Amino acid sequence: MPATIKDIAHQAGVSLSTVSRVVNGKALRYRISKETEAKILQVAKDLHYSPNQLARGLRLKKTLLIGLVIPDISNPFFAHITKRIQNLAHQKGYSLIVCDTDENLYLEIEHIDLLMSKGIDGLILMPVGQESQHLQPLIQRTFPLVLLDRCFEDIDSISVLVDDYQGAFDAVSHIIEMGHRRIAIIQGLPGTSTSSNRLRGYQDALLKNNLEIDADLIVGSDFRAENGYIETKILLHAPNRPTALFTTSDLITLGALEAIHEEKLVIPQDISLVAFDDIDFAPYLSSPLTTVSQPKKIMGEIAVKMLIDAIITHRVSAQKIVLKPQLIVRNSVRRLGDGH
Amino acid sequence: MPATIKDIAHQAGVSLSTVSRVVNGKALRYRISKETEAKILQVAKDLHYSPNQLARGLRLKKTLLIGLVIPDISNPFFAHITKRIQNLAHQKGYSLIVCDTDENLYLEIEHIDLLMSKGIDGLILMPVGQESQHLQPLIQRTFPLVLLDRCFEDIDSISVLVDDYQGAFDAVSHIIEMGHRRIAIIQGLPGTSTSSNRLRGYQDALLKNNLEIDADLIVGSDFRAENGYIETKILLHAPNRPTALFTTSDLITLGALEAIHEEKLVIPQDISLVAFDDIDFAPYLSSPLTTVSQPKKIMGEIAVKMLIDAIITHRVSAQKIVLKPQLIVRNSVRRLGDGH
DNA sequence: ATAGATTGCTCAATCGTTTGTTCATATTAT
DNA sequence: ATAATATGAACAAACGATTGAGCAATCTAT
Repeated sequence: MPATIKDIAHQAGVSLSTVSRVVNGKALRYRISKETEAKILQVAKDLHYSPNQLARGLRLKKTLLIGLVIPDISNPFFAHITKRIQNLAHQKGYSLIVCDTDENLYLEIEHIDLLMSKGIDGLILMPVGQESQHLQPLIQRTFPLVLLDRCFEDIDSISVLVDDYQGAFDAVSHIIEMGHRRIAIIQGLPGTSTSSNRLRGYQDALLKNNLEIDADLIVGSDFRAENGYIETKILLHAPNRPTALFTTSDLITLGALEAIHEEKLVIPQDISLVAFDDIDFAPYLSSPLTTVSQPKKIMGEIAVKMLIDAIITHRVSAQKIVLKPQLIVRNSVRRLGDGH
Repeated sequence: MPATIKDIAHQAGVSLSTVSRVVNGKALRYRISKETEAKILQVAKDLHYSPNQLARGLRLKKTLLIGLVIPDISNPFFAHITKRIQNLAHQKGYSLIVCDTDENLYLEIEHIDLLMSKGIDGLILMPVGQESQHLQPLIQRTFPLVLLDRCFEDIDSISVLVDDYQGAFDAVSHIIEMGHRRIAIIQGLPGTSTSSNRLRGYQDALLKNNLEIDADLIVGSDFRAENGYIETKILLHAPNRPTALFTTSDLITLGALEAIHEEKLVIPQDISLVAFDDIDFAPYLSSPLTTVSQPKKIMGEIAVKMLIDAIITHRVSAQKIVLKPQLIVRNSVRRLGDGH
């Protein structure tokens, strides 16, 4: 078992408080003599002393722990964000408790409660997004909270977001410019800010180009690969098959690719595809994917900075920071003749 | 601020100990009357009581926290393992502190120290792998530790591994069967168990087929994408260019793909490729990748189970659990005529 | 020489829980 | 009626660290 401050005090023949002050670098402020300080430091080193963070956290009411609640860490988009967050957090002295909700609201609530009882100093939350009731208590306590990627209308917190509307608008506009008229969108979880903004972007791009919105081409119910697979399967067998697909997450894209592959169709010859979330392998797919790329690292970085600032100042000033996505045109959209 | 046991005691008009016993479900054992119990439970609910885990951990000397130290969480292989680990850990009541070492030994050491001072109950470590000195103290204390994916000769701990030798042997044997003679391997970090076992598998497959080992075809120095890119670039420009590449991690594969793509070469016509770590997108690459697939979920699952068992029994019986990888043949290796 | 300031450190309370021990009161037995 | 037992709950120490207040001993000033 690790050495405690008591062990050091004993061995150095001083009191607990003196040891505490020395190991916390407050020797000067509390007028501890150089000799005593040196001795204590030596003993501490000999005993491999490392402060018990539980005791410290209990006393100081801060743990240098921050919670990260994330819908799916095996999703490369989230994995990259997580990496940057953990990186920067560690640099700033904080450790990360990571919780994966699997896009499940109840798990999200459970995880948040658990994190709070562990005494986290702050929370970065990428919410499932359908419900925000459970966040009210945090907001009221002005607990340091940063919402990332998805936000809520009715929650006044720090939010770091991507302009999903613009991303979708650009993507669909590009598809239209390439001559497509029947464009399907495979949505993620309806009701979440990301989904509804992407849907609005899709719709507005159609309207602006005088194309009508066909409800049959608006499908999808969640962000999982299965959703992408199922909806693509159905779309590809529809009587009036769309010529292009807009998949709104990388997992949906994965499922869509599987379905397209199974149907022995080739991108972009047989079906065009534009995806959201730029995955590392996008350039090397059988047809390099045209995608909307999100600034993952920046998102993580800003989230951590905002959070730690809120923790330190203990002022939470609600604000939405919106980052711009970027359309990366590769080769997954076929150019159709105007007559088509 | 959250309600404490004291608040409940006050409001219910009982002592702290009684509240503690009730909320811990020990009412019966300590003969607390039904009425008192009911009252306390009610007050606890009203106040949204949740035990302070710091205080609890301090007193009980356990935190229900486990550490996960991982080389690169944005690597899909590790991300999938992490997901399974966090999942199962949570099911069993443990939370995960995740630390990313970026394949850096010094960061690894730093993270482990930090985790220990946070009072984690156990540690799952996917080590950088070159050094094991820093683990000796843990082993000596019989601290619950599980080594995952990479192990050490000189460390007697619980290890959950994949038979890297067999995986590499199968992969290279397959390439040879397809008629290739000049096969390059791009290694990860030399000296790590995964790298050296994969290299041995590669060499033995060659030897068994009476092919000589060409030192020029054994390249690579770490698991990053840049390594894959650089080594592939060089190999493709070598005077006697190999006809096939064996990339030993998914990030290396990513880099190799980038280089091949840049050189405007096509897989498998111009160059053949077999990869380690089966990534989700492997089937949808311009040529579906033949890869050695590792049982990621199983690895995570076993690691957690072994760890929690060690934590609970507080017995650490060193053992190596080795899982079988599987060669998945797709279409990234060209069949060469025997004359070639 | 004595009051006052300075130096160098210790005391003791506190953070929120847990748990062995103790102590009234109520119940039963004799 | 009194001793013995059972019942229901409170007391207090402990986990390891932090920190305001306190207290000798030494030094400075008059």
